[in-house]
Amino acid sequence: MALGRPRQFDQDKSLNAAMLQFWRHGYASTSMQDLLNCTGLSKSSLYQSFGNKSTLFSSCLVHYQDRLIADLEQQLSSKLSGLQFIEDLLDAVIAEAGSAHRKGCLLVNTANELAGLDPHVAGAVDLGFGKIRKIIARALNKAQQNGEICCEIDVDPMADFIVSGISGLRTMVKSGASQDRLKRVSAMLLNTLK
Amino acid sequence: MALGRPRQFDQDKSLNAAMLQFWRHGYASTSMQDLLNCTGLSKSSLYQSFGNKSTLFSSCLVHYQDRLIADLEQQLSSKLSGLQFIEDLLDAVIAEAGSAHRKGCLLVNTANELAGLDPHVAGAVDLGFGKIRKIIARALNKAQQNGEICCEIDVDPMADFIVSGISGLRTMVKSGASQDRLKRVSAMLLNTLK
DNA sequence: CTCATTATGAACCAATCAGTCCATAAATGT
DNA sequence: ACATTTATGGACTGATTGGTTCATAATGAG
Repeated sequence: MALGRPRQFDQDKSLNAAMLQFWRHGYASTSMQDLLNCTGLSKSSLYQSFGNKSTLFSSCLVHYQDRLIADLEQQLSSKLSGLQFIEDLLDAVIAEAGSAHRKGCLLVNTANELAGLDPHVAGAVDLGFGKIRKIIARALNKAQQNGEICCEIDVDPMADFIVSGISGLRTMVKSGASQDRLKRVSAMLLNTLK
Repeated sequence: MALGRPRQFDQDKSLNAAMLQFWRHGYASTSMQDLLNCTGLSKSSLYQSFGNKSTLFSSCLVHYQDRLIADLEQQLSSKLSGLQFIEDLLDAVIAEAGSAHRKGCLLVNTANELAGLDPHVAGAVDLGFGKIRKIIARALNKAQQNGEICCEIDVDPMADFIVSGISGLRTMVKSGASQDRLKRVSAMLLNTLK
């Protein structure tokens, strides 16, 4: 097989670059020209490989999810403490505060920008959130087994609560909240686990 | 004074219409044409009365805040129970789930779409959130005086926590979460007040 | 070598973008 | 009635929008 001239660019790198652009600027305010610039591709190569703007965006969203989930799973399995995993998650969100370009989380950004209007996007976002919830539920289970958190907590609803809490923290970060305020809220979030 | 031809449209109604448009579709994906259509104004009238797109958006953001704050203050003062005020707040967020066009909250939307990139917008959003926090703090105080919630709660951080929690709920709503899940998260949020 | 297939770049498209300008209409204070 | 001031609609701008088309280049299979 493998007929014809082979692709002269790294498809994965291009997807990464496009993802980063959408991540920073959102869907509506990144133009195709922006995507051409950041990927370095020519117009026809981009359209041929990734389809139109909205198709490319969907691919980026999936790509983002896959990377994120893989990273979270690796982190969770590398840590003995389920509670520590969650604490680190919150700390990572807070660490972004103060930086000039706070890009946040592509899933949260997309939920707020597009999911209210486009059911297809809403579905993709909800799928991603669902996977994250599952991982957090696993972390909560681990924490319960270790006796790090209250054993009476209902894990699945609590995972939902944590994801929602992180989303809230993220919009605080975007609006420029100080690290002190973020830490206080984060601590209160963790306190519900005791 | 009052020279020249008087304005032939209700400036407040136009601002309201523009605000609604930004509220529904965000900043980047509403065009000047959209704003002309929804206000019914001519181009020159719109530019003369409200300046350019970003100026108009800022005005809409302030207008939104003013309306929201006024409404919240009226609600708070009309209710005997501070806890009930907060419960109603959460219920109102949940009530939007399931509707086709979930426009959410303009402040939360703007925080996520623009505040990470534009410091001026971030400031305006943070100002709005600050006012909301103050009102919620007042509600918490009232609830403490009534013995409705734990008297040992530190009010200001808790107000921050509630606002953050509402933002989290809002992105859940946008991503299409079911009312059941939302109610569970809301209940857990309220449970931190006990 | 040749043919089939794919990648690529450049030209091109109509539509829309935000924004300006100006001639005209309308109202008020004098 | 008149002059001044403002409101308004429409024409117009150059730039950018997302997207297509096509001729050409490059490659692997036979």
